[in-house]
Amino acid sequence: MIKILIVDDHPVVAEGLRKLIQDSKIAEVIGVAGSGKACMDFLKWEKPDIIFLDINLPDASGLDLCKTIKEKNPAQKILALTTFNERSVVLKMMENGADGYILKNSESDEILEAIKEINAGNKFLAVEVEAILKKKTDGGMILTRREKEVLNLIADGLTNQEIAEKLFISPLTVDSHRKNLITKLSARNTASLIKLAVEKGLI
Amino acid sequence: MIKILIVDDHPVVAEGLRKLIQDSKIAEVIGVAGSGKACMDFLKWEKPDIIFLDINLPDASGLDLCKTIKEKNPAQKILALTTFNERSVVLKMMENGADGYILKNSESDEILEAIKEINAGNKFLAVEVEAILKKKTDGGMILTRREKEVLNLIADGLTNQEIAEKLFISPLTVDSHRKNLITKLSARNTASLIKLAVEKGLI
DNA sequence: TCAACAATCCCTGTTTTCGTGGATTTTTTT
DNA sequence: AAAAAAATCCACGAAAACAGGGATTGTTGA
Repeated sequence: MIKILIVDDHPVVAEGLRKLIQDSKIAEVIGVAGSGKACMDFLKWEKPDIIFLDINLPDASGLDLCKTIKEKNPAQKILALTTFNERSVVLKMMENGADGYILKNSESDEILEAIKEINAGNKFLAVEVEAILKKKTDGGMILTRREKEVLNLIADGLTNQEIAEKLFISPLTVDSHRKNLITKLSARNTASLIKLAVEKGLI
Repeated sequence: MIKILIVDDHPVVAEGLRKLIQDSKIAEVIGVAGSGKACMDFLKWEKPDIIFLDINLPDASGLDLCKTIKEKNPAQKILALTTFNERSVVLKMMENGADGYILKNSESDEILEAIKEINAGNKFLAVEVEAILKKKTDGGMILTRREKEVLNLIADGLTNQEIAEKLFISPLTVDSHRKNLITKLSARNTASLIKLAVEKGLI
């Protein structure tokens, strides 16, 4: 029997997972933790084969938790399970050593398959997640590192001058970035730039 | 027995809910729909007492779905169940006629209590949701009709001049409204005004 | 290696917004 | 009917953003 620890602060989700796993007969749930701390406490005494890890936890980011766990015990298998399928999040999670990534709207079969694959030492990505990773577009909008930085400062109400001081660059450069942002998002001016950026989840 | 329909595209969540409800003995799940369409189809033939409605559905927004269902049958009880606890979303959901709003990280007890209350004809809000609603009502930062109008046009990238033409008023008046908006929302300038407005659900 | 891109900086002039003051007339609310 | 709030309008100067160019470094990917 594959031993599983569920780390999720949503009782409903945890319960659903437990039932799904229990019914499958291929694995058993040996514990449920509702926070990062509870998870770490649990790991002091028990050794699950696979950890189902949610990314949105009340006290810690699943991203960091994953890294921490893997540093202490690189052999520990971790399966990320979230509602988000944003490219950046998935990438970071895999960078931090996760063995698999599935979504909460994955079918039961897919979740069970993930358990088997990961237990066998393989990596597993939900089909949807793979699709997201393949298309580079990142939601259609590709802003550079600097542009995102400037965009957020603009949204906070800083002027070109203030942003320049903060980033140790010329106000003229900041202005260039602003213009490029407006062009890239097809905005009419800064006001609509911010609205569009929020709509596209860039802020 | 209270008859319940679950509308959620996450099999895990739906399964968890079903188990929770089934175990409680106070209600029974008579169906699960994974999309807005499936939900509407189901309602043609069956009549649940309460609908558990997720907001993020693959084919439709739970917000719109809620409105549609209520229009066809105002007596239908609807309980919104999501991960989001953003003020604007909650408000809009309640405006659209939802009878309750709970979060996926609500405890089992709270969910069962919601079922009982709603079945008795009352409204029910999860404690967390109530807290969110109360916190931001205090500001008294209610915008006037005209201010909202101007705010939206600013967000669309129109200048004072353009807005003035559209509303048949003087650009100076528009400017006054803009200044008042900036003051009311404690923004530093138009850019941050838009960000704050979106955050507070005013746009 | 070499083209594409990112990041940087600059110019000139125009338009728009911001700050700080007002004031008057309609609507609502009490 | 009186008080409060909303909507309208204005002036003036300073600050900031916008438009539409151009140019130079690095970095990076095919």
